Amino acid sequence: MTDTEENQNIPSPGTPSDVKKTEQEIIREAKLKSIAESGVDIFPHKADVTHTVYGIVFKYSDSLKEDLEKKEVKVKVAGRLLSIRRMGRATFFHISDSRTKLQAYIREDKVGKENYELFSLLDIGDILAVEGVLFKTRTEELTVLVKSFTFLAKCLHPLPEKWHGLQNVEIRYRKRHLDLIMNPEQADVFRLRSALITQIRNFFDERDYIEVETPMMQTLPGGALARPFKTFHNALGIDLFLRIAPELYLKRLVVGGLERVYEINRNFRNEGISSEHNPEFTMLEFYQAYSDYNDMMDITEELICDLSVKFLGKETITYSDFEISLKRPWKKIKFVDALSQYSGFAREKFKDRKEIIVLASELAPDKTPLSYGNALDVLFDKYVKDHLIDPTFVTHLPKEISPLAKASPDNPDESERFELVIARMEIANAFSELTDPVEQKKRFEQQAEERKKGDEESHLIDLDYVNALEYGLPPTGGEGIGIDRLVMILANQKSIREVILFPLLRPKGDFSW
RNA sequence: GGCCCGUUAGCUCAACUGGUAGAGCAACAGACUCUUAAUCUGUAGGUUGAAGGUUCGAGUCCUUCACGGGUCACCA
Repeated sequence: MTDTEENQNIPSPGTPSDVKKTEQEIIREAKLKSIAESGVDIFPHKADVTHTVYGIVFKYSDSLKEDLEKKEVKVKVAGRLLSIRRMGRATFFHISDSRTKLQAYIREDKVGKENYELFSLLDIGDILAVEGVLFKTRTEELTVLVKSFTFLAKCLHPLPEKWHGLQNVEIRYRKRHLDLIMNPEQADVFRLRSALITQIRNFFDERDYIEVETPMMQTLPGGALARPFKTFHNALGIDLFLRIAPELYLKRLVVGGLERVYEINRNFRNEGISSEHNPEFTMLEFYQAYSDYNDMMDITEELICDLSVKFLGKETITYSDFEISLKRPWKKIKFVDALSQYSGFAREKFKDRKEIIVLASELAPDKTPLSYGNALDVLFDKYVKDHLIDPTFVTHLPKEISPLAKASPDNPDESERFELVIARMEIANAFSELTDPVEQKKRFEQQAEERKKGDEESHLIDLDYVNALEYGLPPTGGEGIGIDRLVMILANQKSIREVILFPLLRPKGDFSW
């Protein structure tokens, strides 16, 4: 593909001016023009504020009315105008920082007729700074008595209605800025997400891990069983793949002597979109030399309990209709035992490869031909997953679907691997890393066989990785935790789109919605 | 991708078995100096997601399409 061809593929977006303006939008533009004509800079370069809205409310909302009057607290604070109550020559309004709102009171006799008229050109949604002193109204609401105000930005579109706000989920995702303006509780979800990620970094930093960044664009997508996105590098003339996992690079680092590494970054998988899946999602992966999958279970319990206690203040969380206890130790159950327990079939049945494949093929006819490992996976999802609400480590997954994990010493068909399930969702996946290069090569070759049979998600043979293993990977425990899903659990959000700021949606051709 | 549901004013929602598309908020004009879903009076605002079809007549019924939600399948 040439450079020109590549560029032709870039869609040209429409421009806002292509869209017919509504009456309200025309009126707002006219008001902005009037403001400009009165000599006000309509795109000022900065606002010297002394406080944030949140800061004022946090510090002064408990102050006594009399104390505030005595102290004469002067503030200059900026925010978005979210409600106005005009009463002739005086007006009450609230400004907001998407977290907190603060009332202000402007009177013609305090700011002068000219300024009061200028204020009347402001609409709900505009951004301004107010300067004045704090007081409390008759109803004890903390309020800024405005001495002067500064216009900072015009909102050229009407905001959604004040009682119900913005409900339309499609617009909420497509115009996240509007969602954040209108729904402070949604903004809180993203604040929590940020705080959780910061604490995760602290957690690993305290344990002598170092944070690293490995390639997002890989020549050979590996480290997971999934379909990749493909792209092209012009200068090198090669295909590149957006990574489906950082795993193989992180283990190369452990070979190199970085004994404890973690990475928090995006993975990309070219698969379905659902309330639990976004094509790009954030993954925490960490590797600890001289450890195994049992150590990973300990760390996982510790990490998630730490987050829950620090940010929710408890070890019991509410998710959807469930009360979920995070009290340690968490449940552990072997994959085959779980299958047997919830399906009612005897354990022995799951060793019969042919029968299992037939059974799973009936349940998932689209997927056939199934391998034995994939068939077990199908049965697990069918019979077991819906029962796992409290945190459960499902251990000893079939070796066949675990090409990067050590085999279990007491059963060569099983691996030293676990998946953590909470509220029916797979949250984490970990194993004792396979360190034997000869065995690893063999596993890759088996995966290649699966691929020949039509399993597009099989692992590709990565000889460069095998070569790295040949330099010696110490015994290592490794784990991936889906950050988006963890945030869903801790923030009690039912869709992954509620915890990803800009989830992928099919583009719409115009702005008129 | 399959199935089910949704799309009506800027927003949130109505409109019975097909019969003149409505309300609240927002907007506009006016009154109002402690309001907070401010209040009071008045005004304007619509190609009912798109295109076809059935019908004397379609927001409503049928077909196709677009976008979204739920669910199943794949996946973390």
